[in-house]
Amino acid sequence: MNSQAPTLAVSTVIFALRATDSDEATPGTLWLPLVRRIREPFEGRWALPGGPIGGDESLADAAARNLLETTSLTSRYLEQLYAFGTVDRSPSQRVVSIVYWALVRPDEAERAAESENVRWFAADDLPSLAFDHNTIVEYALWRLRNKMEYSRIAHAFLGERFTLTQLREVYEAVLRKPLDPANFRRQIESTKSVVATDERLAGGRHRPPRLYRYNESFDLADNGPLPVL
Amino acid sequence: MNSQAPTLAVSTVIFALRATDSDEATPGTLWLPLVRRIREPFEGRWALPGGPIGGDESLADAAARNLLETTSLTSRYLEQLYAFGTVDRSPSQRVVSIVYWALVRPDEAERAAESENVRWFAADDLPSLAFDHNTIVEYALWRLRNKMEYSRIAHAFLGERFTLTQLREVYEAVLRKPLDPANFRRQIESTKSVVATDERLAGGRHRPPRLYRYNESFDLADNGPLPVL
DNA sequence: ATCAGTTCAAGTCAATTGCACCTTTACTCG
DNA sequence: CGAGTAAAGGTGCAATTGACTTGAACTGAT
Repeated sequence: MNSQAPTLAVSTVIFALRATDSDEATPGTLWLPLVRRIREPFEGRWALPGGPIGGDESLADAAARNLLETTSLTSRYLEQLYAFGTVDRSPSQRVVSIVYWALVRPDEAERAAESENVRWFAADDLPSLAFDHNTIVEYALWRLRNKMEYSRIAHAFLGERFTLTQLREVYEAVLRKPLDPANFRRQIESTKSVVATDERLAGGRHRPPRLYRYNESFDLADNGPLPVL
Repeated sequence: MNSQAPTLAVSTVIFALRATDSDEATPGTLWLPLVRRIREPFEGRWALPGGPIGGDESLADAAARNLLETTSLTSRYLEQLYAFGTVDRSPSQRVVSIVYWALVRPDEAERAAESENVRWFAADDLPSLAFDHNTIVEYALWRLRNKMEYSRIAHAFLGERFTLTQLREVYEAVLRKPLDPANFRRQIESTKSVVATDERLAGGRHRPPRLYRYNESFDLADNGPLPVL
C-alpha cells in the first residue's frame, strides 16, 4: 500500500471555434490547444495545459494562471469540470487533477501562437494524449454539448457584437447539426439573453444583418449558488 | 506567500428522506447526517463527514470509506459534487476538499445510529457548520433539486419495490411542492424508468397500489462518459 | 352485509410549446 | 435596374403539459 499523499494539480480543457483552414465557407469547427510534454512521463506526447497550485491562489486562479503561462491564453469563461483521481492515471506517481474547462473567443484564441510545443487540434480528431487526457477531453466535450442546450454559454465563443447567424453557427458547430434559422431566432429572442443594437453588418451580398450584444444582466452559465470563482 | 502544498481531503453530503418525527402523516422531509468535530479548528461544531485520501484508493472509494467509517453508512448512489479550494476556507492550513454527494435509502439510513458525535439534521434548517460546509450543502441541495428534474435519481431514495405514490412523495419532499398524482403517473410511465410488478401493497384502508421496481437497463444519473466510479 | 372513506387508475380537454415550412423584406452586386 | 441572397416574420400541425373529472378497488366501521 502506497501511503504517500497524492500530488495535486490543475489542468484545463480549452475550446475555441476556428474556421477550417482549407474551406473558408464551412461554419467552423471546434478546436483546442494542447501542449507538448517536455519531460517524463509521456515526454513528447500532447497534453492538456496544467500545473501545480500555488499556496496563495484559488483553484480557478491556478487554472487561469497555468493557462496563461503555458499557452498565453486568457478566457472569459472558466468552469470547473471534474476532479480525476484514480490511482493508475499517472505512472509511478499518484496525481489528483482538478480539471477546468474554458471557452475563448476568436480574438483571444489568436494569442495562442502555434509553436513547437503548442498546437491547435480539432476536437473530434485528437491524437493519443498523455495520461487519461483523452478521457478528460471526451467528458469536457460531453459537458459542453450538454450545457449548450440549456444555457447561454455559446456567447462566450463570440466577440462583443455578433449576428444571430454567427450565434447560430456556434451552436451548429458545437452540436454538429443544422438548426432552423427562423426557429433559432425565435428561441434566442424569447430568452432575452441578447440585446439588439441599431448597428448592422454590411459587406455581404445580401440584406445586412442586425448586430446583437450580450444581455449583461443575464446568467449565462446557470451554475447555481456556487461561490464566485 | 505560502508555498506549502495544499492538503487534500474528501467530504460527502449525504441525503436521505425520513418521516418528520412529530407527524407521521407528512410525506417526509430531506435529512442529512453530520458529524461533530473532535479537534481544532471548529472543535465541537457539526461538519460533513470526510477525511484524507488513501494511497491505493480512488476519490470515490475514499469518499465511500470515510462515509462508512464516520457514520456507518453505505450508499447506492455516490457522485462527485465539486472541488472546493479557496485559500481561506480553513484557518491556518490550506485544504482542498473534493466533495461527493450521496443518496441513501431508508433501510440504509437506519445504520447511521445517532450518537454524541453523529446526528441527523433537516436539510432546510442547519446550524452554523464548520469551514464552508454550509455553502457546500447549499450547493449540493441545488444540484439535487436540479438533477431531480431531468434524471431519475429519485429512485435512489427508495427500496427495491415501491408504489408510484411513494415515488411521487420523494419528488414532493425534495422539490417542496405538490405534484398532481395523475399527471405524475403519466410522466413516469412514459419514461419506462420503472417496471410494474404484479404485486400490490396491502394494509392501507384503501385500494391497494401496485408495486413497481427500477428498470435496470435505464440510466438513472445521466452523467455522460464519466469513468465508472 | 352494507356503507363511508380513501386512493388508485384512467380519461378528457384546453393551453402551451416545439418544430417544419412558407412568405416577405431589404440589401448588394453586376 | 434586375437577379441573387439571406434576414425577418408568419402559419399550421403535432406533441406535451397541467387542471380537472370519473370510475374502480379496497378497508374499516357501523
